[in-house]
Amino acid sequence: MQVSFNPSLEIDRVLRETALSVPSIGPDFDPGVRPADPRFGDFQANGVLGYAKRKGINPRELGEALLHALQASDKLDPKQIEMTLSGPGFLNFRLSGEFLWQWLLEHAGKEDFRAGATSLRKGRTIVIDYPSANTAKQAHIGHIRPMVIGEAIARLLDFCGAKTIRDNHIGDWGTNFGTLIMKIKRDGINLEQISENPLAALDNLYKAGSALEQEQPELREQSRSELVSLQNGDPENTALWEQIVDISTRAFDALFAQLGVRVDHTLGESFYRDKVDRIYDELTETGLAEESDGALVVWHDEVKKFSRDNERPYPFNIRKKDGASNYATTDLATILYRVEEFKAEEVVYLTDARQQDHFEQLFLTTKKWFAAKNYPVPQMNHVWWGTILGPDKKPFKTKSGETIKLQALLDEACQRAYIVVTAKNPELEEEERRQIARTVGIGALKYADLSSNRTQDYVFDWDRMLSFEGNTAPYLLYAVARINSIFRKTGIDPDAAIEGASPLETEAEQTLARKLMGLPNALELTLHDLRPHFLCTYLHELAGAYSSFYNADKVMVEETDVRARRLLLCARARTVLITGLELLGIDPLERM
RNA sequence: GUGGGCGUAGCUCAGUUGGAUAGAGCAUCGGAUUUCUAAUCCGAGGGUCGGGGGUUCGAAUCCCUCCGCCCAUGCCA
Repeated sequence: MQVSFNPSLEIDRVLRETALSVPSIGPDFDPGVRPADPRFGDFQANGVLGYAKRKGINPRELGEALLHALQASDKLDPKQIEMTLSGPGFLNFRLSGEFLWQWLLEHAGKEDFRAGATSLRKGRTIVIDYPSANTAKQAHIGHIRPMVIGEAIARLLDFCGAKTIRDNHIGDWGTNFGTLIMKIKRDGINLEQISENPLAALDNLYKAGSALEQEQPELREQSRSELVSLQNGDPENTALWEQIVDISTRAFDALFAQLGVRVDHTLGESFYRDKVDRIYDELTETGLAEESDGALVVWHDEVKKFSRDNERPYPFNIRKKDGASNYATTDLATILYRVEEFKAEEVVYLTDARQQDHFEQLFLTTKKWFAAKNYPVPQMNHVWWGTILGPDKKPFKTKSGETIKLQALLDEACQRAYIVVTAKNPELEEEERRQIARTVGIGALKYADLSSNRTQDYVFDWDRMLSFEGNTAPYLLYAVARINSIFRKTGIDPDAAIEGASPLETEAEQTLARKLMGLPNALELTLHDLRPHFLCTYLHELAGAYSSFYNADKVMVEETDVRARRLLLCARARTVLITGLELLGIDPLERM
């Protein structure tokens, strides 16, 4: 018997083929195969109902015709896949225990899952635009989302066969440098002598500089001229700028290391400063851009909001009236670079919800521009998310109303986790407890960010995310640790082949086995919308199925065949949980 | 005003082209532990899916309308 990584695709394919032989069904038939409620089977095909409705035929009769054709075709072995028609026209498919078992045998290790998933995005070159931090400012709680969601999505795309390029598009050429340089020069500060937290010092200098500009507006002119001379290549200002960027880079690298974020390229706005003239030229030459109020803008008349006769004009402004570029300009230059240099077939942007209009305009403009110039148009995708809220349902702040620094957040997560770990497992060495606490704390923080639908705001709650109950990282990590414990005690390598197992028997075994086979669907859902919470939900259900199994059926029993079978289930659960956690950017633990 | 998101159990959230009796976790209540990590498991109660109307075999999901919350609304990113 042959089983595929995702049996529902196989069923879908067979249904489409078979449908061609049914007179009342045309080639536009979509079987609509999906996982079913366990009461009805493993998979169900709902497409018959919708199709019958559109064609004005009786759905039950259509279902019967399709089912008969299916049974006659011999394409699905009825001993392995039981097919039934029920209700108004649902087609239900239940896999045999033998089929399930075969699936478990053929999908043993992480590489088998990867091999199954790799067809989903095989060889596709995808640039991921993240985490796109700003220079000269300390990271705060808001920056955790691009790092965590971006990393998870990048790992998922990697796993599914894409050739990913993680491009950190930093804001290192903005107007804030004028103010910062003005303030640094005014105070005669030597950046090399700033000690402990240089980025915090820069942050404060900028704030002080801005405040000063408020008091003495004439200083704004000075800041502007510092910026102009920086942009004209003045050696002194360039040296200062390099120091500032360097300080920022170091600070962010430290955060990336703690959060497991990997960056392939850091090509910020400064990198594109000599590439913007081409943007102005090409967009003007193709007739897309025109002057408006002294600025160079692109209108999109087919979209009401961006059309020139909208009651509130909202064009895509690509050059300010003072002649300077802005983020629209650099984003256009950037996408061109990614297509020309990286051969990007797809670009995924990760930002918060507030930038939706910008990306809609960017995508519209890029499509028209590339079409006019005959450049390959990449698929463009804006992955956006909501706000992290505090208990008061307002953006999460400290008690005194200040923005929470990202480093402080990470430290608190580890501290809180350490207290919990120490309470639960005091006999471990302190160093190991510290290490476990780091994994649990950071993992809990990440999981909280990933487990709810990203397009919604979510309420931040320390106690909930660090709880060992519910849909949390500790619950998943604990499930893995318990499995590890079994293998440690028996001295068996969880990755080694397990021989002599007898087929599945108990209800808990079968439920767990079915849940294990749900991985392909979870991956596809996650990939389709680039929403990691689908994977989280699946992993939580899997860990739950494992825990139920663990409580119901003892693994280390005398009968060697039963023991082997249950060990195999443990090994598979472990592999899937570990694989899933790693895709989310969470490090599994040997014990906790 | 326009556009986007949202409103589902006391709380936090799921809910895959419209599908079968709307789910989970927490909290509450009742059980299970000479245990392979009980940091767990099993069970119970809890809902006019914001209100109203419509489309149809079928609506949390689609359409209309109203109410409420968050966000965006040309030269910051």
